[in-house]
Amino acid sequence: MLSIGEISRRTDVKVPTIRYYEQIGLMPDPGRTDGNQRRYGDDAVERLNFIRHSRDLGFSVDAIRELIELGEHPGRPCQRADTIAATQLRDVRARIARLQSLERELERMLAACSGRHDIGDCRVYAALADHALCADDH
Amino acid sequence: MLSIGEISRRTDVKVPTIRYYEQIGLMPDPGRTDGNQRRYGDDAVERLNFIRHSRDLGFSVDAIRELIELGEHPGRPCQRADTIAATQLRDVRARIARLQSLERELERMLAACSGRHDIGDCRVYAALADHALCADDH
DNA sequence: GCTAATTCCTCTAGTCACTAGAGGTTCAAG
DNA sequence: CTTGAACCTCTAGTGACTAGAGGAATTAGC
Repeated sequence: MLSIGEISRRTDVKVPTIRYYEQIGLMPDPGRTDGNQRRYGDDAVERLNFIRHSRDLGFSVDAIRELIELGEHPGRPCQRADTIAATQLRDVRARIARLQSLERELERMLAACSGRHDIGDCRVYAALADHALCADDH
Repeated sequence: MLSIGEISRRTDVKVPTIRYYEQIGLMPDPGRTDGNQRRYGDDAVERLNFIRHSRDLGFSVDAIRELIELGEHPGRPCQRADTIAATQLRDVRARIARLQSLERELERMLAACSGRHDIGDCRVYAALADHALCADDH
């Protein structure tokens, strides 16, 4: 059985975060010692790895909760899991598109400014003050 | 002079958000009517537009605070404004790179799963459970 | 001038996913 | 048996808002 510090090291999830996951019901109540300290088994390590990896891929806690719930019924079809992942992919792509539009705008702003004149004449500043100067419709 | 609702409509910043900006010192205290309602002038419209556009481009409130401060001294060199924008651009690019790595991983997961089998055999599920199955080092 | 509808006011609390810190207890090594 | 690290709970803070309660001011129409 592992202490919370031990499982933290093995899964690379910080101790307060593990307690937080327990509090919001993402991790089950582990057993405790007589002195009230948490003790984890191998299933907890597995589950925490699943959570961490899903979070790394940007899934929300709610999505992860649903995925775990699905995983607890191995006979069911996996279409819902598929849908959740596909939604996540769409979301990631949308965020990329938006950020690329910002990237272009910032590049344009910076290209127009040498950094060597006064704020009063600064292209960066002017571009921020007036959306009409923008190329993209971000 | 504009009411808060009026300036909200003109700048596309929601009423509670304007009050919030005032509270954190991003917008100055506007004048009030005898009945204690806020009244804004044209300079407030300009400033709010500046804030909104900067936020749209992903600048933090702290960065915007600094940009406004700079803008209040038109004779000063604009190098700092340049640096803030450049930092923002670097940050945007880093986020794009990270999201693209997630995009590839999600694509891989989904390509391996038809959505027509059981959770027990689901590639999406297996990929989430085991980071070792990942191509990218996200 | 009166009424009704709309807009405004302040204040508190909630969002998401943690993170930090205080103040106290338990564990493991020597 | 002592020491020091790791553990416990609880509260509050982060960023940038958003929602809602309960009440006051303004505006339009008559």
